[in-house]
Parts: sequence; structure tokens; C-alpha cells
Amino acid sequence: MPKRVDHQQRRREIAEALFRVAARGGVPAVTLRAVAAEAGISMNLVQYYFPAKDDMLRFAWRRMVELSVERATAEVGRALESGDERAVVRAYLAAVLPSDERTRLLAAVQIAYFAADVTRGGPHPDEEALLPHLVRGLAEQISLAQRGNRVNPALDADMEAGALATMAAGLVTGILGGAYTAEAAFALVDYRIAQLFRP
Amino acid sequence: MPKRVDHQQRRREIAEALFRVAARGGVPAVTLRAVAAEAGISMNLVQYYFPAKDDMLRFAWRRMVELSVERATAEVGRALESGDERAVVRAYLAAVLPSDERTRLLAAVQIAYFAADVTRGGPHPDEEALLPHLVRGLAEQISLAQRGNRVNPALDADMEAGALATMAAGLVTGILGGAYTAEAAFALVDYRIAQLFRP
DNA sequence: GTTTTCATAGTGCAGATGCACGATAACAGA
DNA sequence: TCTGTTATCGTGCATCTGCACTATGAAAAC
Repeated sequence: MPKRVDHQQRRREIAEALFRVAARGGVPAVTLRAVAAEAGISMNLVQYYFPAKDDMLRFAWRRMVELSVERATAEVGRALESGDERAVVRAYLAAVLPSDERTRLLAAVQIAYFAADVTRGGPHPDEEALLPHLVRGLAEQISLAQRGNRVNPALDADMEAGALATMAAGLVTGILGGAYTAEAAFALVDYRIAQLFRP
Repeated sequence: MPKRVDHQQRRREIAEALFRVAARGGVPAVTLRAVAAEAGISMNLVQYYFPAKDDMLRFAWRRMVELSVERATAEVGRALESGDERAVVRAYLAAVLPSDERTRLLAAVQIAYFAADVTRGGPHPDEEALLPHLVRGLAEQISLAQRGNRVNPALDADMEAGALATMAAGLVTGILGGAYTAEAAFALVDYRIAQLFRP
């Protein structure tokens, strides 16, 4: 066996280059040559690791989901240990909002993919939508808080979770579009959380 | 002067063909040839009315904003006459959510353009962000309702408006992504409105 | 030291796309 | 009737894209 390379690691590196290209010029700018140049390798090498372009796009999508989930579990995980539902809810929402350059990049890529997918023109990654996951997680915490009477039990947990989750989704686009700063977005999130949880 | 044609009308027809192409195959499928075929004219004629493809895309974008605004003013206008702030708020939000195939298409095109714009990095070319307008309109109505004590005056009108508007924005992506049905979205909107306005 | 297998690079190709150039039919005004 | 402007069409072309085929260096296995 000659020089062995970790293929999975290589693919992740290429995916990173793809993220940068996609964030700069959108999915239409994601060409084999552009990604290769961004990664500093030859186009053939990209094809070596991804037999078809579609494979590359799918892998990059899955990778992005993976990274997002990692970020979310990291942020939510700490809060979960505390057992404070309010902190968990905030962590969920904070994990969705782009706060630094990196998360902003991933969010932009996500939207680029989403746009390409919605219009069914590009590849449609076998995408598990992220929104339902968020809604479920939030609903669970709200229900839990309701049992402890830290949230008004008369409220509809699913509806509240949906309202929070979709608000966060809207804030993501608001931040990326420049209509909201990250600070304003967090202020809004905190406002709604304070409204939901009893003093 | 020979046969004169209404160029603006011609461009609108071409834009309609573009919308149909985008609905079927996505924005990547929007090529000069595809649009021309869809419109039943030659590709050269498309170029005759739009010197460059980018001009066509820009025109289609402006046309879409125009149609959206028409829809919104129509829906909100009726409610405004009634003087019922709750109805106006609902009309605002209903005007944003895609409810039929046509509005769904327009929303998809809007997101596609938004994604391309966000990734382009630079500030919006000519595009007025829609979200701030929505927030202002909602805040105005909520303030009005607060003066009539139909909304709790202790609430922050701007925050409430922001929460509603961003939720609506998130619902748009939720509907387009299949995470929400139009009915579920409206249910959520009504839930939040019922929460905001006093019984 | 030879051989084999893997990682990387170069090149060519068919198809599509946007655009430029030229041609022609139709119709208003002289 | 003629004439010039306008709307429409056909064609060719440079470019880009994804992909296939081939070549080559290098290192592990023998």
C-alpha cells in the first residue's frame, strides 16, 4: 500500500473550500474548477474524491448539517446539564443565529442551498429540514417547564415552540440581509423568552 | 414609424415566462433559450428587450416586488378601512405568507434572489429590504391598538412587531421547505395574534 | 530493488450558455 | 408607391462546465 490519505478528511477540506466559494458567489458559483482553485488542488483531485459534482454538493450539505448540529449540541449540552429549561431554550435559539463570521458563513451557505433546493433546480440534498428538529427540541423544554409551572401551563407548547423557532429562522435571514444586527436579534429572542417564562 | 409594441408590456410577458421556468426548473434553469421557448418567441427577441441576461433578471426581480406590493396593499387596504388593527395585522402577515401556487412561486424566486444577493457580499443593489417595512407597519398598528387598550400597553410594540414579522419570514421559508403547511402557518399566526390582542 | 497500488496532475471533448452579427418581414409616413 | 424604421428571426462563436481518459510520482509491500 502506497501513501494513504484520509479520504474523509480530504472531503471535509474540499467541503470547506466549497463553503467559501458558495458564501462568496452562491451555489451557481460552485464549479469543480472554482472549488479546486479555492482548495489549492487540481480539479481532477476533486473528481477523484467526488465521482460526480452532485456527490460533492451532497457531501457538503451533510457536512454543514453536521457542523450545525455539533455547534447546537455543544451550546445546548451545557445548558441541558443545568436543568434550566429557560437556558436550554435560549441555547437552542442562540445556536441557530449567526453570531460570528464562521456561523454567518455556514448560514449563508445554508440559505444558498435552500434557495437552490426550493427552486428544484439544483441538486436536492436529501435534506432533513432543520426547523422541525428545532421545534421539537423547544417544545420538549417548554412542556418540561410547564410541568414545573415555570411556563404557564395554559399555553400551547407546540405553538410556542413553533413561534420561537420560526422567529429564529426569520432572524437568520434578517441578520444575513442586514435588516437585523446580531445584537438586535438576541434582544428580540430574550424579549420573547422573558415573555414566555414566568418571572 | 412601423409596428409599435408596448415594450414594458412585452417585458412583463417575458418576466411571466421567466417565473414559470423558474417554478419548473429553478433559477439555474432560467436561460435565455428556456425563457424564450416558454414565452413562445425567439431567443433574440428576449435579447432585444433585455440587452443582457442580468437586465432580465433585475427586471423580473422588480416586477416580483411590484406584484408583491400590489398583493399586500390590496389585502391590507381593505383591512385598513375597517379600522380594526387586529385585522390589519393579520392582513400584513397573510400578505407575506405564500398561500397558493402563484405566491409560492414568487416567494421562491424572492428567496433565490435573496440568496444570490446575500452571497454577493456587497450591499443590496437596488433592493429595499422588505422586512423593515413589515416591522414598521405592524408596529404602527400595535401602537394604535395599545392606545385603544386593545393590546396590553405594557408590551413593547416594536419588539412585538419584530417578533411577528420575523416569525412570518421564518414561516415563509418553513412553507417553502415543506416544514410547514400554509394552514399550519396561518394557525400559528392566528395563535400569536390571539395572544397579542386582548379578548 | 522491484512491483504494485494509490494520490495527484494534464488534456481533450461534447454540450450548453450568453452574446454579437447579419438578415428579413411588416408597417407608418413621404 | 416608395422608404426608412422597427420587430422578429437564424446563425455562428468564444467561453465555461462537467466529465473521461491518460500519465506520472511516490511510497508501501514483497
